Order: sequence, then C-alpha cells, then structure tokens
Amino acid sequence: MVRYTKQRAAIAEALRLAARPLLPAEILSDAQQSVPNLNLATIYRNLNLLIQEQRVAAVHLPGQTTRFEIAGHHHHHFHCRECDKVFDIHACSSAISQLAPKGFAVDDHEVILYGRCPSCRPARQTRPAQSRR
Amino acid sequence: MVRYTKQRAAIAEALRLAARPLLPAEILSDAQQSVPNLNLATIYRNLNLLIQEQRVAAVHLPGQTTRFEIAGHHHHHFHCRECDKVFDIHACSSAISQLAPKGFAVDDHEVILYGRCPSCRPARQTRPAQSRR
DNA sequence: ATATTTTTGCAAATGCATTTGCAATTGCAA
DNA sequence: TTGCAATTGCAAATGCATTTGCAAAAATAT
Repeated sequence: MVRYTKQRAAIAEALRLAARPLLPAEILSDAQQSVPNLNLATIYRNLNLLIQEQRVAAVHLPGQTTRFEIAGHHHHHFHCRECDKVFDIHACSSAISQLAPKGFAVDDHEVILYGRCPSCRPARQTRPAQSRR
Repeated sequence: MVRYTKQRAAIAEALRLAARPLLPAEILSDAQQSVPNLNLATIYRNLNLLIQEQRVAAVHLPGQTTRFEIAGHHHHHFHCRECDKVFDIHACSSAISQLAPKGFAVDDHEVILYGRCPSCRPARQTRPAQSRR
C-alpha cells in the first residue's frame, strides 16, 4: 500500500503553498528546503502517484514543460512573459465554445492569457497596488 | 541565396492545400506524393526557412507536437479528439482578455476548443448539415 | 524489535522531436 | 555548360523531459 513519506508530503505541500502550477524543477527547489537531497526522479514518481489519486493535475501549456497543480475545478491560466510564472484564472466565459463554426461539436475549451503578472507590471509607480489616487 | 527546390515547393503546397495546421509527419506524407524520397530533416530545414520568411507559422498546442500552418492573422484552434486534426477558428471574442483578475496586464491570449469536427460528429444522421427538420 | 514491502537517491536509460555532419545532387549565375 | 554555393538524403547526434534499475534507507503490520 501507499506509505507516508516526508518527500511526498513536501511535494504536496509545495504545490499547496504555491497555489499555482509549478514546474518539476520548481517543486524540487521548494521541497528541498525540507528534504535537502530530494531529486527529480522522486518528484516525478510522486506526481504520478498524486495524479492517480486525483489530488494533483497536470497543466499542459503550449510549448511548455508540463506543470503540476493541486487538482480543482475547470479554470484557465495566465502565463507571465516576464517571470514565466503561471497563475490560475477562475473566471470563464461560457460564450467561448460558441466561437466554433457550425458543424463543430465543442465539449471543452482552454484559454491561456499572456502578459505581465501584478509583480511584473511596468514599473510606472513603485507600489503595484493603490494605483489611482 | 535561397534557391527554388521542388521539395520546398511541395512542403509549402501541402500546407497551402491543407489550410490547417499540419504535423511534420503529415506534411511528409502529403509532400511525398510529389517528391517520393523527401524526408523529415528536409521538412524541418524548410519549415525553419519558411518561418524566418514569415510565410509559415508554428502552432503549439498543449501536450502536442508542434504543427505548422501558412502564416496569417490572429486566430484560434479547434482540436478534434476523434481524428486528431486541428482546424483554424477565425472567430475571436475580445472579452476573453477581461477574464484576468485586476492587476494582470494581458497582451495576448489563446483559445483552444476541443470536440468533434464535422466529419467526426456522432453518426445520428447521415448528413451532418440539415439537422433540425 | 523484526520482518517485509514500499520508497528513495543516483545514475543510466528511454522516448521523441528536432538538428546536424557529410557526401552527393541540384539550382542558377556567369 | 561550367563552377560553385545551396540543398538534399540518410544516418547519427542532440537536447530534454520523463522513466527505470538497483542497492540502500525508511515506513508499517505483527
């Protein structure tokens, strides 16, 4: 049966804390803070396990290495071109599937937004929040 | 300088005729009808050339091998789960970029629809068009 | 505590898409 | 039509993400 291990806990915890899709390498460096000689093979083995248990989901973005996040409901993603981080977008317009021409049966869709995340916005002012005075 | 070759012509023609993003392997089998011992290395070399000339664009879809299509304007894609073909969708809702939460600066977006293309629709009736009587 | 089975760490192996080396072929300018 | 640079075909090499083999280490039932 599946056993409790600190490496598995550290991996799940890294994903939980990040609250956004992480690259295996990001999970590695996060989780290594509690399990120093953790390695990628273990990360992948545990991700596959967590995915089977539906506790984690793979996030595939165009042209990108697969990221992983805590499993949840239908949502989309924002990819920051500056820091390369990916964020969840919990809004979703149902009108999207109507973009298909007549004759196409749409059963799902994906939306990826690109740009700058709040921390990477052009540095017009120093403080990102509190913009209009 | 860049020379005319029948393999390059065949590759460009395959893309033009398909009018949808093709996998290198698809380009290969299409173009081999006119240039029998064409091979993938030549396909890739020419795709890179055509991309530099902006005549062809790479199409990256999540978890998929890169496809290639004749360069054009902003559009989206429909991926048929049945036949695995990808089609262009020339509709686009500008509301999409408003899905991002406050603080995110969106400068582009991508939409991928999934389902069945007209040729792969469930075979309820023989003729796909002329649905409601 | 002990035995047993799962898991880990590490290095090596996979699997694939894509690129490259090189000799032979081909396009084209002169 | 000749000469040379660009291109091709083929096989081998890359580059990466992901997986695996295996001995050592760690987790749990008894």
